[in-house]
Parts: sequence; C-alpha cells; structure tokens
Amino acid sequence: MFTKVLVAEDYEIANQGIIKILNDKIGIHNIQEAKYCDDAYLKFRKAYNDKEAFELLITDLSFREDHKIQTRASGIDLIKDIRSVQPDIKVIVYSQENRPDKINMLFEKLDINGYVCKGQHAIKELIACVNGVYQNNTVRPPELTNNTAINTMIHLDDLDMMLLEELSQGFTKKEIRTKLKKQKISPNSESAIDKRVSKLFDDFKAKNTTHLVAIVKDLGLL
Amino acid sequence: MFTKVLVAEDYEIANQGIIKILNDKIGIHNIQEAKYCDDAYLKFRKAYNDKEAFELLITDLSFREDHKIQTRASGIDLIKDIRSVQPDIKVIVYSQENRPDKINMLFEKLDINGYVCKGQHAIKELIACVNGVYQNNTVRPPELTNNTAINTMIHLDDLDMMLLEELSQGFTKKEIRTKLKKQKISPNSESAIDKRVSKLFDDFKAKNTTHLVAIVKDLGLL
DNA sequence: GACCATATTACAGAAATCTGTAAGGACATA
DNA sequence: TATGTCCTTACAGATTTCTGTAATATGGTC
Repeated sequence: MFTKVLVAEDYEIANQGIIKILNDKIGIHNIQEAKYCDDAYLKFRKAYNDKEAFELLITDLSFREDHKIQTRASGIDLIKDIRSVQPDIKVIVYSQENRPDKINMLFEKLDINGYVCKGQHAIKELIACVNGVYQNNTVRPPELTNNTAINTMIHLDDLDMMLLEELSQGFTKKEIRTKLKKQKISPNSESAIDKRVSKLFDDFKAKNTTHLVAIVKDLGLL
Repeated sequence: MFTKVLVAEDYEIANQGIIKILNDKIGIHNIQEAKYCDDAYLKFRKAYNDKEAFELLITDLSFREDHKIQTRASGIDLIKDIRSVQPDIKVIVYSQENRPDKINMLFEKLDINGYVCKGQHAIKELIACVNGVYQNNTVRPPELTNNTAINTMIHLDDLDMMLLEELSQGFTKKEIRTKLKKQKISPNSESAIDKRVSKLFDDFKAKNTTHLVAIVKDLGLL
C-alpha cells in the first residue's frame, strides 16, 4: 500500500476526515495535509527534493478564496504543477463536483487516477479508490458510470455558455448582439441568437429565459 | 467537558472529521455517529431510555435524499423531536448554510446553542463552539456578526418569495396573477405584481427578471 | 460542379416585459 | 373629520421576448 500521502483540502473537517480514514481503514500513517494549494505544492516540493517523495496526492478542486494570496487558484493548477515535476505521482481528486463532463475532463486532460465524490458514501468510495489506484487502476466514481444524465446529453459550446452567462447578467439580446459584433464573434445576428437560445429552451425544457437561467443555475452549469 | 456526544451528518468524511476533532482536540471519546436523521433519533432514544443520555447533539441541517425512506427529512425535524424528549440537551448545528436569516431562525425558533459553518476555519470554530456551549453560552458564527450583508437588509415576505419562485419556474406574470386569484391571495393585480417585482429589481440591483432570478439563485435564497 | 444537411441571416407579428402616471382604498394620527 | 402615507389597481406606451417563415451561406460528400 502507499506509504506517503499528501492531502490538499481547504475544508478542515473534511481534511481531518480523510486523514482519519487513511489512518484507521487503510493503514497509511505518513500523511501530510495542506489547506492551500500553494502550501500543498511547497510540501510536495520539499519532500521531492529530500528524496522522500509522496506517492499519492488526494486533492479537492476548489479552494475557497481567502486573505492569503495564492498563485494556484484551484486543484487543477496544483495537479499540473506537481505532475510536471513528478509525472508518476498518483492523483485522486475528492470534490463536490458531480458534472460528468467536468469529471471526465479530469481523467482525459489531467490523467488523474481516481475520483471520489463528496457524499454519503465517500468513505467506502475513498477506500476502494485508494486500493484501486494502488493497483494501477483508473477509478471513476459510480455516479459517472450510472448517470447518463442531461449534462452528458446536452452539448454546450462556448457560445452557448456565453449566451447563458450574459443572459443571467441581465443583458438584452440586442446588447449581447452588439458585444458579439464588437468581439467579431459570429454568429451575431438577432435571429441566430434567438435560435440558439430557443434550442437551449428545448434542451433544458425551459419556458422562457428566466426559467432557463434558473435551471442552469440549479444544475450548477453557471 | 461533555462526555457523551451524538454526531448526525450524512457526509461520511465530514462525520469522521468531526469525531477526530472531538477526540484529538477536545478529548471527548464517547461519541456516536449517524448518517441519517432517523438513525440519529434511534440512537438518541436508546441512550435516553438507558439513562445514559447524550449531553450534546452536533447535527447537519440537510441530509441528502437516499433510497432509505426517512420520517425526518432535515436536521430541523431531528432537533425538534429530540428536544421534545430531552429539552435540556445542547445542540450545535454544523452546516453549509450561510444565510444570516436562516441561521438566526435556528437560534430564535429552535433555540440551538451553537452554529458552525462548514468551511476553512471549521476546526477552530467547532472547538470554540463546543467550549462555549459547554459554558452555557450561545455561540453564533463569526460570519453572522460581521456580515450585515444584503440578506439582512432586504426583507422578503411570503409574496416576494412566491413571486421569485414562480418566476424562476418560468411562469408569466399573467399566470402568476391567475394563481394568486385562485388562491385568493391579494394583491393580485397585474400592476401590483409589477410593482413588487420592480422593487425587487431595486433591492437586488437587477436589470430584469432573468437577472433577478440569477442573483437570487446565487445568493442561495431560492 | 452538384447535392445535401446544417447554420446563419432577414423579417414579421403576437405576446410579454418594463416603466410610467393617475386614481381609489385602507389605515393611522391629529 | 381632515390629512398624509402606503398599498393596490387601472391604464398606456415603448421595449423586449418569443415564434414563426423564408432566403442565403457554409461545409462536407459524391
């Protein structure tokens, strides 16, 4: 089993919870914790330089903003930076994120080894994940395999996201059209935008713009 | 210090984290945990009947829905039920909720003894809270005292909330007006509703309905 | 080039939104 | 009763939203 693990998670209680599981249930005792990305990187770097490198990184994705100025804003940056130094370190992400496309992105772009959703069954999943990753498997969360939900079906491109963002900020379609023209993004005609938004209505089964934004906010896409 | 504590929290990792803090930092070792409200109540009831009652309950507010059917949906119900049996038990709520009015409601309506926000400084806050509550103090989170934010300033009555809810569900003002008339809620005229919504625009500095709903969703009021 | 599917654009009309003004009712105070 | 304030209602007009139809453009395939 892994003997040396780094845990990066800003929620202290969750941080302690992970350590307790690793301790009690998996028997890993050489654990260091960090509440900030930069702090995590420093601890990683020191261990690496001392030839006592970590074998596994367990990290959250989002770190709440704080008074401390961070060069790394998210766990994604942290993973990239650490992997650029020590490419073979195993990485497990432990996060609230449950959007399949986002989680898949982590596996595809960052080549992470495992993912555990914060939730009711996190202990069992974490244990299974650490064991699986130790055996060189890629461990995706059960939600991902079962859940072929809306998010995966509906493909939102950059323009869709921009439209949703602008609409949620209260801009009229005329204003949005003007912005698009200024940025020389096409399509930028009134009816093209109308069509795009109407398609979003269909996709999300929304009655109007307000409803659409409410749905998308609830889904956490915005 | 307290000697017997019940922890009700459905997120397993957080659950373990709390127990670790109570163990390591406060020296409480007689701790029972529950992942479901009903389970928590049963454990409470058993201890009470065995004359080995809990002295402190630490509970979350929201429990994720699951396949298990629960008679108690939220921590609020749990607190009410437990207090109706053992009125003098101390209660600390540990939750993500950060809306001042909601938190204040807990202190006023449920007479809870302490509140800790899930977050970066939860350990320090939890320790301070348990200590404070043990000394018969009421411990409100630091956020609450500092944050005289929008939420506290803007008073939203039932009609306001209903309007926001209906609008976010994509109903037109005409539809809303019809609903109000059916339920014999006044005011129900088109212009009265317009005025109400316009006031909400002013309050939340929204440009239009869509913007308003987006803001309110972000604030977590809806 | 010819063909097809798809995406963009133009235009138009009904419906809904948003912002005013003005008038009436409820209620408290003097 | 008179006065003032606040809330509700009625109405109107400009703007925006939403939904169509139809023409044009784009990109890929044969």
